[in-house]
Amino acid sequence: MKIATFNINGIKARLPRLLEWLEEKQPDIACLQEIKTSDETFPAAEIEAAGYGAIWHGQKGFNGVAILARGQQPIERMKGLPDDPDPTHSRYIEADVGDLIVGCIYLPNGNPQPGPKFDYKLAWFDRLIDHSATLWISERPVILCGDYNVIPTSSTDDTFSERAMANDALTQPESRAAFRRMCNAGWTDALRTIHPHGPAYTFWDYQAGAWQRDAGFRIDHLMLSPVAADRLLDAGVDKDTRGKEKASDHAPTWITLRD
DNA sequence: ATGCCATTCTGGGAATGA
Repeated sequence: MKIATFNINGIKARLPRLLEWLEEKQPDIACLQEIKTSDETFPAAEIEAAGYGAIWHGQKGFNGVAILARGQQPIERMKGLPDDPDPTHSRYIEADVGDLIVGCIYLPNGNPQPGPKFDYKLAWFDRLIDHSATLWISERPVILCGDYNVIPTSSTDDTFSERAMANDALTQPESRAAFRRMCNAGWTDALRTIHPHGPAYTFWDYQAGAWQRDAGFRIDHLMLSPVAADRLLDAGVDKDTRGKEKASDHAPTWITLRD
């Protein structure tokens, strides 16, 4: 089965692109971030017509996350993280889908840094790691995927230019340390496990011809618990989706798991 | 240091993003 994460950057502006992508790639589960719409205006009917059950945690104008499942209804486990430092942000939703636990993450960007937004990012990541530990002990297959807003390493495999990103919240030592804490706790970075070497970008800015120059970086991650990692078959990035008209600035990133 | 480009809500331009 195929599980994808896709920062859609506005589900209303991007709905035709989303429906095309679902039809073309047929993910069994799709985690969406930055839907940028309220609960009331989520396009549930169109998504249902495409053959997907859905749950969502919306917010007017900003943020917002959703979990879609082909031919079935995700069973909501929670919206928001426990003890979220600012519960007004809709950045986390978690569901049971079949035997899987799926957490859909939109981690705060954190710019500018230093400052309160960066502090909020780090606090949010700490909360996520705390929560991930409670999922870990379930010994179930868990996928914590989404836009982590962290470029894990300084390698050109993860960013086109460490220098250009040097002052960005995405590359700060504290951001990377939090990501490493998650890895060191035993969570598997699926894309890098399948593709240990070479660029694996998932985001290209709209500005300054970043897409045309392949000036991207890797910030969308699928982190797997041991039982899920044991079933990992493949992973990749739907780069072609980023190249379409009216594309999101992120590309869908996916894994396949043995059933 | 800022704009670059884009989305949202709104009906001009701010807020946000990464």
